[in-house]
Amino acid sequence: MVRQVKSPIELTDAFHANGLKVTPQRQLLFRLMHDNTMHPTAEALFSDASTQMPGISLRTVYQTLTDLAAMGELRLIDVGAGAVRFDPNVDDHHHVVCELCGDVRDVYVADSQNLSIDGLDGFAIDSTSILFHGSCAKCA
Amino acid sequence: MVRQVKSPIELTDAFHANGLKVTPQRQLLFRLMHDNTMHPTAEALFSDASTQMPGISLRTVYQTLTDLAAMGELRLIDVGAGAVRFDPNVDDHHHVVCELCGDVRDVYVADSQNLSIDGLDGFAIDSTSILFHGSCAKCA
DNA sequence: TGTTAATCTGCATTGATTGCTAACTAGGAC
DNA sequence: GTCCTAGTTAGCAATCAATGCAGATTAACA
Repeated sequence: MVRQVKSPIELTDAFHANGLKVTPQRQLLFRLMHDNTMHPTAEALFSDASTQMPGISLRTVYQTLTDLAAMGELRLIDVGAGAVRFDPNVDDHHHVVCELCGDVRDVYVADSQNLSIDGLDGFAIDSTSILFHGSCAKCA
Repeated sequence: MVRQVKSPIELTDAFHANGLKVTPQRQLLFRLMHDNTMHPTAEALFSDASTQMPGISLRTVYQTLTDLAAMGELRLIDVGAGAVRFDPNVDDHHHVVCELCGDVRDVYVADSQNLSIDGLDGFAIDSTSILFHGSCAKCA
């Protein structure tokens, strides 16, 4: 059900197919994303990456994540709490965020494509993001 | 159906009731919010306010909007495009944002309180924000 | 009218992200 | 294997939204 980000090998192919180069920095980030079921911020990934490749630039992390998002290999989520997060799960899903600890979790919403919307006034909808705010089991 | 922010007079009472003072700066902002059916940013309101009260501080605008939001007299909405917006409509409603011009509009979603959610894992939900992305009639 | 806590302005600061550029390198061509 | 070049990287500056701070000011009430 949960579709992870593609494997490092598949991502390598995808980058090549788009005329992009695959550097050691990118390979490292491919691996980190693949292992990850969390919703890390760029800073968090940068911190992880730094332990394995000291000297890697935060700029490079942003760059690579942006490229991956543009290719649809991961999603960018903004829970309105400072930094944007990167979501390796590209399924049709939504998020709950704990107002106390900031933890973010994936949730699946039945029929989220078929909501009855009033007041659209000519707007054409491309996508829907549902964000639930609450408190997690640990913080409750 | 659409419930505007309270009148300047009611807001004045509300501020007093909370032990807050009502200054000319605040009265001006009360009026500007009351007239407003848009979703202005703090900068936009500051700009409006500046024409009527040159020298008013952006800091004061943020302060007052934050106070109003804390009292539940307006809502803070973050469409993930830079600045937070202030919404004088405190009804139970949601938003569409045009990806092209950035325009934000209120929409009403039937049964948004009764979504069927899978994967909550102990999370307790307090509130739900639904954000639709698309293109408005003008930009289509 | 006096007192005082709340507020205002203006500026410094933080935090996330992007812009810029010179040095470097992946990957195809020869 | 060597060259060449477009794409990348690192590092730092800059931007943008928002908040922190402090001294001068003022609303509100006795």
